[in-house]
Amino acid sequence: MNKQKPVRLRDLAFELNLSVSTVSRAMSGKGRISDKTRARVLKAIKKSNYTPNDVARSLRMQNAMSIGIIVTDITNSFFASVIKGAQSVSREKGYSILLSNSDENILYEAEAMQLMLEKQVSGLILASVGNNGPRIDQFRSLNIPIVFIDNTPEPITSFDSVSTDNHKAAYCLTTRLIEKGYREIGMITGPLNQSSGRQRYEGFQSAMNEHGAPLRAEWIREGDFQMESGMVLMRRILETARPPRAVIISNNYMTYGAAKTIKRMGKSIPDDVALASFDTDDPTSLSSPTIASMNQPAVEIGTKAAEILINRLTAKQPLPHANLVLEPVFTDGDSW
Amino acid sequence: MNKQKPVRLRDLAFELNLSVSTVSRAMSGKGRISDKTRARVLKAIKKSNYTPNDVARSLRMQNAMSIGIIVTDITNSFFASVIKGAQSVSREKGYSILLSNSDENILYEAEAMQLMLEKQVSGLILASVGNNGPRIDQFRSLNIPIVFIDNTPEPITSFDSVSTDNHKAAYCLTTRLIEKGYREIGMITGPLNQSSGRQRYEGFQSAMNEHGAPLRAEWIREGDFQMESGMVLMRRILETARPPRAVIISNNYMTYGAAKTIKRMGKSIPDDVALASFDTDDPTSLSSPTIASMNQPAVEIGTKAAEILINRLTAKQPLPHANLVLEPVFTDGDSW
DNA sequence: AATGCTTGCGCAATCGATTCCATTGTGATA
DNA sequence: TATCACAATGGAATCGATTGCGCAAGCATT
Repeated sequence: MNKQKPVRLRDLAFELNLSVSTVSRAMSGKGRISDKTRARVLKAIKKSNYTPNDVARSLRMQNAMSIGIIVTDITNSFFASVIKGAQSVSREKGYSILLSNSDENILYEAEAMQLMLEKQVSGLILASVGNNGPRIDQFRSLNIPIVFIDNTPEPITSFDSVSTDNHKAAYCLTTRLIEKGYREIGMITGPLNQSSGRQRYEGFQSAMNEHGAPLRAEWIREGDFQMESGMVLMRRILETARPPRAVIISNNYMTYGAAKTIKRMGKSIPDDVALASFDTDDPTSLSSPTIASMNQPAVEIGTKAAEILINRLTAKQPLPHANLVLEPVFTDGDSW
Repeated sequence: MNKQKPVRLRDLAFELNLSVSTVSRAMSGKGRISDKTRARVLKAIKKSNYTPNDVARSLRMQNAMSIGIIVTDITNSFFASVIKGAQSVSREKGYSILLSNSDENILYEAEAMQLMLEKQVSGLILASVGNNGPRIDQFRSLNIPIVFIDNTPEPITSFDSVSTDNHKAAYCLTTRLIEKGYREIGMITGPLNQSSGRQRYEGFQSAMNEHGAPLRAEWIREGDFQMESGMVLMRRILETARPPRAVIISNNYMTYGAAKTIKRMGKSIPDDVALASFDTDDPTSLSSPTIASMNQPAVEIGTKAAEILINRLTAKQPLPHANLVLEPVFTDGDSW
């Protein structure tokens, strides 16, 4: 009904005939205080529904105990899992999560980073769209650590990162395809100015070259990691005079789009064209065919990123930069 | 390299030979200030990489301009979409998002609510697991608005909510099944102590009764909205002496589990058993068969929840409680 | 009994931005 | 030129919690 003023330390102190500082010490357990008054205070707090004002505490402590997370799209199950992982570690260690979606928009990303600065986050976990140099420098100069995930800036100079061995993942996937007898293989890559996109493309190239398989330009298209581009580019590839027998697709969304297009064109996977992908593993999926895929350990990326971040935040002395590269996890499928 | 102290208003003021208050006024545009000094200040700020300290501002303003969101599972695409919707509205209106995952755990949920209180969120969007009375009362007494989503507390006394017409959704889904000729229909319900679970069950009952279709106890099982329970309960249902010809399943995860079980038992959807579900609509899905489903407009739930919340936060006079009930969206499929 | 040490607690500064109030300064009008 | 009105700016309190410092009381040691 009527707005009730929140209880402050001052109110408790008044009620107990104590000073604010004593009540504060009773709560925190720091500083000198007798067991008797401590008990008295704690008892009073119990039934007073006192809620500490963390904003005030943050200001005084110069530490908001919060971690910013910026991802490009929270509805992408990969990022959702990353966030879940990061959240569980953060909770344990007493950090809260400030979330922002950049919608793959570099302007929104910059805005979000600015917000994180203003909110005085202790650290940032960032899945960056592209290069966002000036803003990143600001974090560096304020000594606010960033852990990059998914896309890592290159060269990885002075930041932490958690990523997957994308080169290896693509290399293995391609090699398996070749071992299965496919030689005419195309690829829908991600943006080549993003590390994940380029590394996967390079892994593909390596494997193809090593096995003497042909790299044909019209079988290779650069997408943008969105479903739309998977649909469009797969159609283009299949409409070439002599389409490839298999296509590697650089992420989950483009694969979904590509598979839809293939079905819509009345063709079959893998009889007309085989597919291999990244990050399509999903225990809940009823996908048919199931897609052979190299998957990033998403939850682990989240937990590791949070651990590295918090580790740095609580370290006494400067720490070397951690650039963790996790192994991709293969899941087989009927798509090849 | 070396930690750099952040620039404060005080530093700017000193540099410009002005008082802190003047600089503050220049930034906010409020209060009396000459255009000349205002311009001078703004110019200085431009090249000073000054970042306002929002923690201090929040303390002074008694308003953190942030919205808490607590969901049971961020990797559930339904909740991910809700968050995305809420985030986009919040960004527009200048609110930031504090996120917490409760992992379907009522203790974590309580913890998260406590966190939100301490962080002084302006309002809360809550997908609650169960009844969490005392904590909710605390929000009420502090006049911090809550918008419930997904599960609404009953009776909806003094809070806002955004939900879907679950009864109607289940009723329609059942009616369609019956119209397709199915009469022996089972159901895997959600927890009946949650509003969404119960309402869907009741809608099912209504339709069945109205059409004189048999309600048989062994065809109806109460699940917990997790994939596991979908798997287990579907097996139980199919192993009854005389299994139903169709089963309605109360949410997406249980449907995925159930479908897997059916496939694993070597049976076919819909020939051996037809399925109808909730919230399985997903434009990226390669599911086969596609599942006929009544879907909550997840993104809209998020945007509406945020709008209602912010509306209340910025309203001059007290507002009546908004209990928005959105229409479910039907997507047809091959599962029946 | 005087000195010194320890313990328990209060006072007051502090974190950075906002805002009310007071002060100074400028220009206009009689 | 004296007075008034108002605009521009500075000073200081404030938001709520933390913490260094100092004071006073208690205890022990000589």
